[in-house]
Amino acid sequence: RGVLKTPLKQAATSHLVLAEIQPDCQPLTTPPKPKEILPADPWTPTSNLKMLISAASPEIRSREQRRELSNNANMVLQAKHCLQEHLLGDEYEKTQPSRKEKSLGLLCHKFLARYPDYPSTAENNYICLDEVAEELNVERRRIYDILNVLESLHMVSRLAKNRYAWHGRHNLSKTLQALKKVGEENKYTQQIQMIKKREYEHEFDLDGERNEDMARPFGSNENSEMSFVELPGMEFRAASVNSRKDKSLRVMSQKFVMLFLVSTPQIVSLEVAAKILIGEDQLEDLDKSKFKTKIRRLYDIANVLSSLELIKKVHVTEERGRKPAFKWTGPEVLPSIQDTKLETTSTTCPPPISEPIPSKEQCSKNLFPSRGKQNFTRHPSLIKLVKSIENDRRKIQSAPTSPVKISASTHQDFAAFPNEMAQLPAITKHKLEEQSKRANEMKMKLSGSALECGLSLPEVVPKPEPPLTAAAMQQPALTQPLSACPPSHSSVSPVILPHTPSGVSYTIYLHPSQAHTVTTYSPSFMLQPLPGANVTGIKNINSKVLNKITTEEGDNQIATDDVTNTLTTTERPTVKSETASQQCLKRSQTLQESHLIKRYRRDEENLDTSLTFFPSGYLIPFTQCAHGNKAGFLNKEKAGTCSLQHTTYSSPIAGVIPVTASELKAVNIPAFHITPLNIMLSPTSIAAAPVLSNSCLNSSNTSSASNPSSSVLNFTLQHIGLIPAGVQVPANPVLQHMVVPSQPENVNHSSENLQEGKVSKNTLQLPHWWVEWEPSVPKEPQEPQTATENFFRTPGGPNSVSSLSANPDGADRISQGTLYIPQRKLEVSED
DNA sequence: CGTTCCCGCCACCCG
DNA sequence: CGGGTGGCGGGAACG
Repeated sequence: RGVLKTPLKQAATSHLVLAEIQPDCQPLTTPPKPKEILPADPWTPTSNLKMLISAASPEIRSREQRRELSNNANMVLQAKHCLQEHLLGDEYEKTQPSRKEKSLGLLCHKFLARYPDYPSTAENNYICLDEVAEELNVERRRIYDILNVLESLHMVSRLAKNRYAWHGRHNLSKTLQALKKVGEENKYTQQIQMIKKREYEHEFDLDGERNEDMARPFGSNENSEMSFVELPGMEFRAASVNSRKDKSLRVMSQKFVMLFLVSTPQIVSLEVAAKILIGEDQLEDLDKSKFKTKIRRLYDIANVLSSLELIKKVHVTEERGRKPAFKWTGPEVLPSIQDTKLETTSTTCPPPISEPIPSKEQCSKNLFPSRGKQNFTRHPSLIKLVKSIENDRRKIQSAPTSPVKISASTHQDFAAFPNEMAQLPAITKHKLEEQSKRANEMKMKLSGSALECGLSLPEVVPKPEPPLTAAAMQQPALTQPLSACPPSHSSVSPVILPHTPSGVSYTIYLHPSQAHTVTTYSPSFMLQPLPGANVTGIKNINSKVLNKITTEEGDNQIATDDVTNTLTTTERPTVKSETASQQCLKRSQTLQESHLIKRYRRDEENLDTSLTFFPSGYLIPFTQCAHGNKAGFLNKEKAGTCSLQHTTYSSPIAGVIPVTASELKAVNIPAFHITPLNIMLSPTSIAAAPVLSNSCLNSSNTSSASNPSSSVLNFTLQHIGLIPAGVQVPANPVLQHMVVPSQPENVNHSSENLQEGKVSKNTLQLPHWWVEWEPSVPKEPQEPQTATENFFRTPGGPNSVSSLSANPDGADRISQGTLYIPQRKLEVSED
């Protein structure tokens, strides 16, 4: 075995230059690759692999791949075709070892195919590095890459040198929860926001003066550094066997995952991720090469995560072209709840609805019922200490030796797969079955736990104590680092784009989460996602067929409703945790924060931000979606589309206008009728779409559809004086270029609650849900109470939204969505 | 050309 | 000192 390992390769690869010069030596370069040497392998590895991949996750796979896999024969042919694609006749040319066939992702697939997702605990699922490497025909180095990220997810654990234990996805849920938690504690959300914001700012001064906004690189995130997140119960082994466990790839992988779990539309762009991961270690200068390296590493990680089907690649289209990004496609991670029993393999019935555990501390305890040690995270401030300790330990307990010898069994394991190539079909099938089974299982779990999830969610728990709220609102000290927005910025990014030449088209950006990649036909007007706004995973199909998308994603209403109702009944009182986690001294303040407080803090921060940057922006909450809450997450799709964050905004000028982004998606404004104006969804609020909003979208779409949007828009525009009262902007794209007098159809269906306020009734139609809203958070005092504000405060039909009771907290509702005026468009598309 | 990322050198660490 | 790990970045393949 060791034979074909390094020696050959090295010889062949001696010098890169040489290799390049002598293409004919290629075969040697890839030693194990028995091109046509292996008669036993009629099928090209390519075809097999392709099938494997395609079959593995039909629903997730891209169309292209699906296209390819129509049938085996076809596939083979195509594979061949591919091979000979640029056929130049040369025999060496049709060598298969195309680069893609050696990709880490593929390798990972092969690797994963060897082990069951949920191995029976009794089994001896050991992994011998050497054997795997050999069987997969790769250098060990590559296996390390895979193992490292698998280890970061605790899907494997190191036993000894050359030996790992396979755990499969048993720990995945716990791990993800832990990661999410840590991610939250690290304020990744804010950091992301930060980065995006800065990016955004840059676009302003690109032509002109070099603003010294870059002064403070990062919001002095002292809390950056963080090492490997462990799962109690596994840590000891890892500790004793792993010398440098806080090493890049593993940690990086975890952080990367955290970013997904924390950010709302669960999409993370490589760029942002890299920046954050770098920025953390040290307030390093924006080193170019370092950045590059980071990206490279992220690709590696992303590849295996993709193989695990935890993420998938997408593209975030921005003004400056499209950037690579990844979207979370893994299981929705519920906030820390005790869920211990989920571990039992096979089809477990939905977990019993346990009592919600409001206390964060409790959650963590339950989550990791480990021995006292339980340190799944190390606070940055303690890292040094920990490190030194680890060093000692390292010296004391020597490292990776190979003590455990369970050879016999191990061998058997591998014996089962003498030639994985030959077995691929079988493996694939097996995988499929397993997966479908798991899928069902997952669904059950989700739906089952969604309830308890929601119940334990602080956000769901309304009625924040006035004092508490107030207090929470005043925590600038805690947030300043990240939220630090030099006042100077406010002038930099006014709503009215200074640099926008007249005659140029303007763009309205909407939150993709709701708007679903809004794009209009109008070349001049488009509804687009925001800059800071996270993007949703929206297929970038025809930017035309928006409604369709929205509709599609608006399913599952029934289930959602169910949950909602349940929640309504079982609503829990807020409980604030105070207990400090003794371990994190310095961090105590933060940790002690209940989620609730955290929310508010964040809200405040966000509010601050948006106010700072978009002073005159209109903030439009999705009141109608008030009933939305996390419990609504019943499936991944939704998760990806909806946000968890609840933020509160108040517009300094006009207060808050509830609106559904989806409804705005089609709004078009004739260029000649508006002055430079943007309506944007605040980056944060954008991320604040409640899960249940889908149902809202659904209903709104089905019935009067996008009418409200036009109403809102009209109102907004009129209020700002951009269009004369009495004039309405059609929501219909087709009419985009015309200004039409108020359309009767635009009258909201729920007009009973309509408030006419100061605006002409012709132009302003208030959806019933507008009325309900009542800010629970003090509005920006600076702005005198305007008619508009009063208007919005108007008490209205309370029962308009049935599920309102589920989330009585006004603040939450406000946060649902916000409108603001941006200047950049984002859009996600699948690869 | 930009993106993706494979390859393998070589620094560590440990026995 | 030899062997396992795995950081790291050149530069090739891909699109």
